[in-house]
Amino acid sequence: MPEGPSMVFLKEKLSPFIGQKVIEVNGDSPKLAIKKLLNLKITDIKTYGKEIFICFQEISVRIHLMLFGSYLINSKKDGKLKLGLKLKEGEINFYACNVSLITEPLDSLYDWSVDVMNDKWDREKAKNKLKDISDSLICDALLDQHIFAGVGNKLKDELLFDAKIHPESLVGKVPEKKIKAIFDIVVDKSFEYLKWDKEGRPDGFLKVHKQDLCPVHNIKLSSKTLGKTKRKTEFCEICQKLYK
DNA sequence: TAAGTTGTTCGGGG
DNA sequence: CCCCCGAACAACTT
Repeated sequence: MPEGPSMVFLKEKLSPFIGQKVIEVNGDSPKLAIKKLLNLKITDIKTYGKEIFICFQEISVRIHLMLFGSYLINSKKDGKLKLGLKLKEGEINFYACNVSLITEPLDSLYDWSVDVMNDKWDREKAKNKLKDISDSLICDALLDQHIFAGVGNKLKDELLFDAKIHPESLVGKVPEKKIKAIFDIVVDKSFEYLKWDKEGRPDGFLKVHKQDLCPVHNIKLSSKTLGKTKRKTEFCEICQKLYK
């Protein structure tokens, strides 16, 4: 579930609960005092990259699904329930994820313009941050949540393939024109991912990630663990140009 | 079956 | 104080 588009999808699914009051709280997060959510009314649902927030008047619940987290709406399953909210009309259950409570205003903690799926996504800001890490590999840069909040390993592979950039390219050596192309593709890919997710085939948009053959050349794709992030990366040696 | 994975946080060492 | 690294955690698939 965990890349940004999946969280935007979840936000859409949770939006009908806005305005409803919590009538029961469950979950294995005693230290978090989640019980204090009882009787509070959901005021908003927000996302920031791979994080989702269920907002109340003076408190927000931050949920990050990490690698293995999951959720069920209006149903439940066996497993580590971290947070379960029963509302007037339905219930929301989160499993195996990070749950925390935030009492500060979210606007003071989060810069929404870093989220690639947010209307306020700021390319200039991203461009300047890339200048600070010109020695990094582009595959690492794309996974940097302080620059491209929401991009995960699947999007990373797909973005680089579409942009025709080799994952081991150095940020500072990638032509500015190509960087601009990445910015367009980041947004397009994210929303394409969202579209496929809504159709029930979240992996439908994948061309190279976890694939065998290059869709253009029909040759074997390369698969390497790269960069300081040490994430598996699939790419085509022919399609994707190395800038270094 | 054991290995791999859509991700992040923590502590220690340099 | 920063960066880097490895460990830890989690649930499901192949």
